[in-house]
Amino acid sequence: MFESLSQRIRAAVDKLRGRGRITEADLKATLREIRMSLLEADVNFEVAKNFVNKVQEKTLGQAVLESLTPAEQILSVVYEELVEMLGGEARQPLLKNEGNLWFMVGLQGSGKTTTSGKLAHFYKSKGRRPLLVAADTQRPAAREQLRILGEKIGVPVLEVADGERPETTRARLQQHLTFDYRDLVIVDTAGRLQIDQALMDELARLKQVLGPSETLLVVDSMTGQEALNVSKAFDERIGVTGLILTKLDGDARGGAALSARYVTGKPIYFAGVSEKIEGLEPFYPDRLAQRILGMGDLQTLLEKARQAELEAPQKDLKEITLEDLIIQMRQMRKMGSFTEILGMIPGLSRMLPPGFSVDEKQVSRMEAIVLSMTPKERRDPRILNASRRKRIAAGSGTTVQEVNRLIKTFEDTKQMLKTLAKQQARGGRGLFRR
RNA sequence: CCCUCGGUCUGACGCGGCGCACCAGCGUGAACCGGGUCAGGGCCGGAAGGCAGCAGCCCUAAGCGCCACGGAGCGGGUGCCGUCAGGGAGCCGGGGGCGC
Repeated sequence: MFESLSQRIRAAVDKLRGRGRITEADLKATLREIRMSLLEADVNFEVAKNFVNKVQEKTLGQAVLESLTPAEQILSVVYEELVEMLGGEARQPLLKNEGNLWFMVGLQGSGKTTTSGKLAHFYKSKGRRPLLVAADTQRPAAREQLRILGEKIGVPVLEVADGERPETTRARLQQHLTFDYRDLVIVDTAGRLQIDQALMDELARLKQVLGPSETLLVVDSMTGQEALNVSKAFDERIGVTGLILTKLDGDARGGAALSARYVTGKPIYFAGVSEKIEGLEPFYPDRLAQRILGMGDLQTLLEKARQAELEAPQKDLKEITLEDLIIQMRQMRKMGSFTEILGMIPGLSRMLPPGFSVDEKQVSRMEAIVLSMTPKERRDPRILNASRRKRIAAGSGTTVQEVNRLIKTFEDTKQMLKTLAKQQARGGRGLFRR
């Protein structure tokens, strides 16, 4: 998800790279590109327009910083706005010490039931005592699904009966809680393929009777603009306090996911990323933004660079070696960007589209290349002549071309770090503020 | 003045000292074109399994360095060292003879 959007935005900004000054016309052209790519990714028209306007406003109003190239400056604004669009700070649902009652609402097929299970599992692993309530009064199959899920994760499930009245449900819930104490009740409500009045009425009534502390709307990232209308409808009719995006690991363009927060004005709490029960993560706007802009890896690198500077101030940034690069890659693979998080979930790698696993493999191969070098070569890649490269390629099971590419990457990264460090040193408005 | 012995002098050898550094000793020492083990990565295979192999580590070669106790050897403006040999003149010392 987000690959093509990511590529297009970067391409647009890259065009400005290397220019000392840019005119307002240049800026507008770039912004148009960005807007196009947003729209193409199925981002809501209004959201895209607004986004671009804000970027333009901010960029024009900004003093020209001599330490930043125009491209960098724009990228930095785009990043900030992107984070903003996704909700700014990461948010979590309100969780009291006891008596939490959460509503899960959404269309059928959005992954509502699965997500309810994931949530229960997530909080159970954090020491909570969740209870699942299968509240679909019309479809026994839906209740069945939740019950199986609950068994799997060891969380009790309270099932409503067909056509049960909300008042009855409330009574049964209270009864259950008296002999089995639970501090978090997750109510998996009924879903329909389309929004209909009857469904809404039923939900509203249930809500009124149970009085949930949070109402979480489950949104399928794969559905397009339609998802937004649904969101709005739900919010208007029954009131929503937060969003959960599901199927973020899917292959869709992701525009709806990006727009959801803005259109509904509700925070995104979680993101679901696999069919596995563990596949639920708190949602971090900044991380996703970084990933979209393809700079998730730079942050850790920069931190490392800064740290190295503190430890040995006289040591130049040039001293960063290939070994550091590999360490970074390993960390990246472990925890850095979204891709890696997905990769960590057992069994998930098989389900990922090929693009993901190639990345993974690529890193191992690059690592193998560096591992085939002598310590001297790692310290100073400049000594790598043709015969050495040939040896390394043969020894690591790669090709000379790959070795060359790695060296190039390394040089580029080194260069980039120097630039970034310079910005930081001057207190300029950096890309990374955390 | 004569005779004589020895030293000074020369040579060889021995011993010692100093220097050199051959062996030994120690250290270092091969990107690949040495050996072992071969992480990672690769190759063959449907699989079971194989295979090649870089880095590292271990070992080793030439090379480089240290050392000068040990073994072998070479060198000298080397020693109030030893033995043998040579020794014309001079010089120094001892003994004997003759003359005044």
